[in-house]
Amino acid sequence: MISREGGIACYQQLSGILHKQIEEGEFRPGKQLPTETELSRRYKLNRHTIRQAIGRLQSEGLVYTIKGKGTFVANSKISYKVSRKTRFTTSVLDVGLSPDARLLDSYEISAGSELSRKLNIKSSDKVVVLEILRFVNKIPFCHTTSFLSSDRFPDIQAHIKGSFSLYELLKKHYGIEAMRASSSFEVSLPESSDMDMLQISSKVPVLIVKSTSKNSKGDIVEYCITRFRGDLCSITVNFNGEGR
Amino acid sequence: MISREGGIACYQQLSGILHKQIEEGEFRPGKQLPTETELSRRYKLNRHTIRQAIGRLQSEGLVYTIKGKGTFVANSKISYKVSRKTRFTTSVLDVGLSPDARLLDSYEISAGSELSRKLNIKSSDKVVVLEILRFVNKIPFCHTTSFLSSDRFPDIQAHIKGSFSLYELLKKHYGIEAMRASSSFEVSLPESSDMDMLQISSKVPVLIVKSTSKNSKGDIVEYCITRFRGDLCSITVNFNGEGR
DNA sequence: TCCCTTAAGTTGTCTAAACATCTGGACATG
DNA sequence: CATGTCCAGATGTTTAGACAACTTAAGGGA
Repeated sequence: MISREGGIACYQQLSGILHKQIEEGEFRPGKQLPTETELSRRYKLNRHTIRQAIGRLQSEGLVYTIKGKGTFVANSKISYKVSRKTRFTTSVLDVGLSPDARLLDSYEISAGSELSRKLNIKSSDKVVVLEILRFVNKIPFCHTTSFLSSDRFPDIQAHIKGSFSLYELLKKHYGIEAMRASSSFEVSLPESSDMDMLQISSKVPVLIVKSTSKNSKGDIVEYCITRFRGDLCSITVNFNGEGR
Repeated sequence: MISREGGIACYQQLSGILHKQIEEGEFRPGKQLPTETELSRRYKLNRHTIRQAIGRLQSEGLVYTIKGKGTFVANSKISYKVSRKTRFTTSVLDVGLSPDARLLDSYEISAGSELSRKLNIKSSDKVVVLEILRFVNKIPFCHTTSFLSSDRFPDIQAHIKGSFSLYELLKKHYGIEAMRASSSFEVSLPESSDMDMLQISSKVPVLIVKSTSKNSKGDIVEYCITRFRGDLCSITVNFNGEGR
């Protein structure tokens, strides 16, 4: 089964084999893979080598492991849509899943050079920071850090408590309809805070989306950084203005 | 330096330390990190543990390693822009870098169920597949697989040879102006073909963008899958129709 | 001078072994 | 019946050592 001559590393061969078996439905979503010791026996490889192979499958989002229990086949990715107008709550409801959110923290800081550029304000101006953890079907899905000018949104910290959606809040209390102006996409491995909040291992990449929103006149309303679980989502962007 | 009691794994502590040192400019881009054996001595950790820490930095795109030479600090990410109208060549020129492309392969297949849905054609229809490798400053940057209906673009395989940009070709030969309609973003670890073509190790994630382009009447022109080096790029999407 | 060999240094892969930490069930105790 | 304890089995981390593959530079022979 595993060739030692081909010049291809054993762990790469094994992860390829398991990848194929999962793809072909040999192991169904939710089902447990053979244990590391079992795979070690079956393929005549050291457990350490087995772990390298499984580590790759984890990073690909194909499987997840629970310490003390085992390794399981993951479900397929959630297709998450973004456009100028769509937001988290509507996007998740659209695909028939149940969204939820929790405000982790809110505080005020001085803008500094980078944020002042992003928000187009003075670097001495105050900025409200909102940290929100969002769930899909009770599973942590993404973590958003929002930055808004304190001057333009006075008392927003008081209003946000108990509110579901930040965008509804902006609309109702301040009469502003925020629309996504640009988003940048990056990839990284999780920092330890990501691992805690999103409940993932160090091998699952995170998709980092940095977005700027503007109001109808073109003024910058919000800058936010969202970190998605890479194993759970595929993000779709629609380029036709109205979006869906 | 490294605590054995805190409950935080040594390799995580070390990757945190190195991450900070790089961020603070202790190691400049392009400069070599201490060798694994040197770090092993310095932090009193096994070389295997050192490698786990460096593996994380690789996945974060902070460093890259060359077998037999060493580990080096990576340059900052290229900001790659996409919108309805921007394309690879213009986007790279915009940031002052030099783009290049090479046609790896072109062939014809039957659409099948998935492609027929993506291109809105019959599943028995023929589809032209173009595989293109793109470079920035001579460095492999992304790999694109394009699918186009053979019926709508006869002889495209003959025309593509020697042509720089697929989109100019569509415009000149077929009078069609292709515009990006939607793109989806996913994360994964590289397959072995990615590792070969993009010249990356197994620890560097790839950013997978699947795009559909339409003509001015709204007919689907092209479906393509592009796999970017996650350590090299951040992709920015502009939601205002005209884009830049 | 030019080319080849050699050796040292570096990263890549694999094995072996030990201990830590977590899960789940069996079992004893109240 | 409820609870706590213990143990087997699973994954997580770390160490030690070996060899392979690659890079670079030094040295030797034509």
